[in-house]
Amino acid sequence: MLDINFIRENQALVEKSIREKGYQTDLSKLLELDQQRRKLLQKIDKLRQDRNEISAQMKNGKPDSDLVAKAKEIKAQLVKQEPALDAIEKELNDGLKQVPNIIFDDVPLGGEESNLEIRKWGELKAEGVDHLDYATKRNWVDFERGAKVAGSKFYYLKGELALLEQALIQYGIQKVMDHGFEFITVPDVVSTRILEGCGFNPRSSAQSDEYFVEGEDLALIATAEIPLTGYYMDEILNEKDLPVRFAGLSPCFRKEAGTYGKYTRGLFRVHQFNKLEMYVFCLPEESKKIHEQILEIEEEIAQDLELPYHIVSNAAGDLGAPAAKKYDLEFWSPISQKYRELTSCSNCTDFQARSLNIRVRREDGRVETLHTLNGTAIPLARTLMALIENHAEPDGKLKLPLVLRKYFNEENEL
RNA sequence: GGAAGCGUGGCCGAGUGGUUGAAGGCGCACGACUCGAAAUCGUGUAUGCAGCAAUGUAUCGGAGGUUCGAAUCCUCUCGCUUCCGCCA
Repeated sequence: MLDINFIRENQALVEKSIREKGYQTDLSKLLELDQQRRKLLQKIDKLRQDRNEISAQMKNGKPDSDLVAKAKEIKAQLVKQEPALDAIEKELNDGLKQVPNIIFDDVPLGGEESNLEIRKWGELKAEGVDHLDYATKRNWVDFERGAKVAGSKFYYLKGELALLEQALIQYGIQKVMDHGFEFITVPDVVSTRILEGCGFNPRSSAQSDEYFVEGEDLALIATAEIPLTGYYMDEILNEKDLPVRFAGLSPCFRKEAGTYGKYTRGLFRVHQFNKLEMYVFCLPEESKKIHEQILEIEEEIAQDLELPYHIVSNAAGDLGAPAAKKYDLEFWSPISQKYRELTSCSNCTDFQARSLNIRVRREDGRVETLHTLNGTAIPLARTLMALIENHAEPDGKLKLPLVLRKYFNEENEL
């Protein structure tokens, strides 16, 4: 969430971001609540001060009936005022959750169609295979039985494709470790405070994309980003320990509600997939630089996997609430003759960190909210899809990128 | 799932209901001493909120309650530990 003081002082900027991201939050109501809150808080603090002063006069164990009466009178007022303050604070807090992060100046305005191409790499093939037909024919994937067991958009990976996923994981872990990330595993469920603190929709929301555990305050994670963010919840880190770079591997569960009309074939959009995710906690002044570094790693991986791609800077309307800026790396899909999202990386600035109360103690002793960033290292299902589309012969073998051959006894194809 | 115990500052650890935001120790920072270091000594060392500031206020897992006053008493709740049960 954003800081109410920041909103008060940068109202125009916040309003612009609300508009461009397509939100409908009413700031004037929040600012009004904030004013009420401060006014009432001052009143209550004064009452408490009076009460404390009276109590101090009685600390010798000889209660004075006059003082007790006075204190009781103050208490009666407090009992009346305090719930009012609680109510205002709750309403204010709920309202603050509806305010998306501000967007950086260089974010293109408009919707998805306004995504700005930054650069591209690789030669675009004119023809490719359909990954679902190809993988099904080779008995590498079984969506039918996945549906039988868990419903549509669940699947089994089999044979060499299942092994290829493991090879990609091994390759990916080594790659991110080479770039200074610590590999960690995460809980695959999180409490709802973490989920909402990361800017995801709560259980009550119709737009929620998460699976919730019945009878528990838990949700299945949609990405390792969520438990990785929660790792430092309510903690103050030391400046000298930043940046902290984690790479988390986890299954990702998504209901994919509201994706009607979107491209959903095969492994592109499924309810469960594995993903290796990069995550960084850093000083505010470093986040822009680190965002570019994360993007470079994503490009390095795509190049290692010999997947043609382009990079787009996402338009404001295509950003989630927490992101101030986001890049997508889209691989070239020869079969559909267009680019499709493979990975992305977002600079969430202090948005998630404020909600989850993650701060840094600077060398000079100041305490401030830090910045967080996330980026996909390898989305397994989509990467398998991209590899087949780009490296398989229609009725032949799947050619392996150089970096994966060592996992298959130096075979150059599967 | 059942039973018992425990939850205090970065850590350890005190705390008869009233100068306790909290003793003491460790750690850390700065200073003194030293050619330098160790040791020693001195000083400092939680966070939120309101306020231009002085300052005020809140916080001892969390939420309620009793009281003029709660870290201290009561209720509920969460977490951890141990034992039992179950199970990979």
